[in-house]
Amino acid sequence: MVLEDVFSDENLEEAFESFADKHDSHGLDGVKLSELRAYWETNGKKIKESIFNGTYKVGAVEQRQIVNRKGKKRTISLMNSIDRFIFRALYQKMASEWEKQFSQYSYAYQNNKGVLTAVEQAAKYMEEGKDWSVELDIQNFFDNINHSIIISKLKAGIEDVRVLDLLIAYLTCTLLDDHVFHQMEQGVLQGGPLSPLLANVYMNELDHYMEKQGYSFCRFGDDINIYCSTYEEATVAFSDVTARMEKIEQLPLNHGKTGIFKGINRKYLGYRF
DNA sequence: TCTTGAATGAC
RNA sequence: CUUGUCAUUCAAGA
Repeated sequence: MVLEDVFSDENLEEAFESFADKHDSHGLDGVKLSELRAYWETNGKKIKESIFNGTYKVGAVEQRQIVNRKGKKRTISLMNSIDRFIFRALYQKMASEWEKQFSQYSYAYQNNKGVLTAVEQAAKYMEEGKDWSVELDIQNFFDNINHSIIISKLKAGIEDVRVLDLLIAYLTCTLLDDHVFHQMEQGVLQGGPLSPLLANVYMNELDHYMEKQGYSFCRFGDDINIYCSTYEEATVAFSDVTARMEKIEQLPLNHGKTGIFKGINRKYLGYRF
């Protein structure tokens, strides 16, 4: 994939259409999503030029805490509409390229996959008698993604340095935090268009490692379950994967929610077995 | 047989 | 000026 592909007419059209169903909000730049098409017609050429010659600057991002329907606190990121658009376009191209390389046992944030397919696979493992579950929970997954590690993973799969630079601009964008600007040095934006994909890219190596080891696992974002036939087998998988997670991927585990359990009657992704 | 919108669910 | 990627369900319309 090259940068030109991101800005092809077809891909930009797809990006416009993806906003059609969304809440018609103003971005931080004051541009409404419904105005984006017109905005791009007048300013797109210049913006595109600045991206291609490397002078494009991602606008500051404001993070806000919200309470969702169920009363849970969440952080969201508000950005310029034009940046949302650019990174949406980049997401589309990145996704079609990377998803081919993802493990079949990675279920989150991809077309035609989801909670149900993950739970079905988990149920299949259990029916095979693998009813010991190693449950791994990563602490603040998105926030703890290490930039130099993800950049090196991205580098391995991206030939166009201009694309890589755009991704680095996304990762290291400026946050506006209570009237103070500071640069992101760790983690991916909560609620950012590329973040779910980048999270999967980050875990891709570990997925394939687990496949190579012959583990029966399901991963949904930061939620990883490995199903084993015996407790002994589970302890081996547990120490193998936790060590790798913390040392190689530099991801802290939530030890309170991480452990080995008898699979029956456990809840996974909202379903109880 | 196709479309669109709303509500819910996971992370 | 309530974000993101998905999934499911229902309803309505032509």
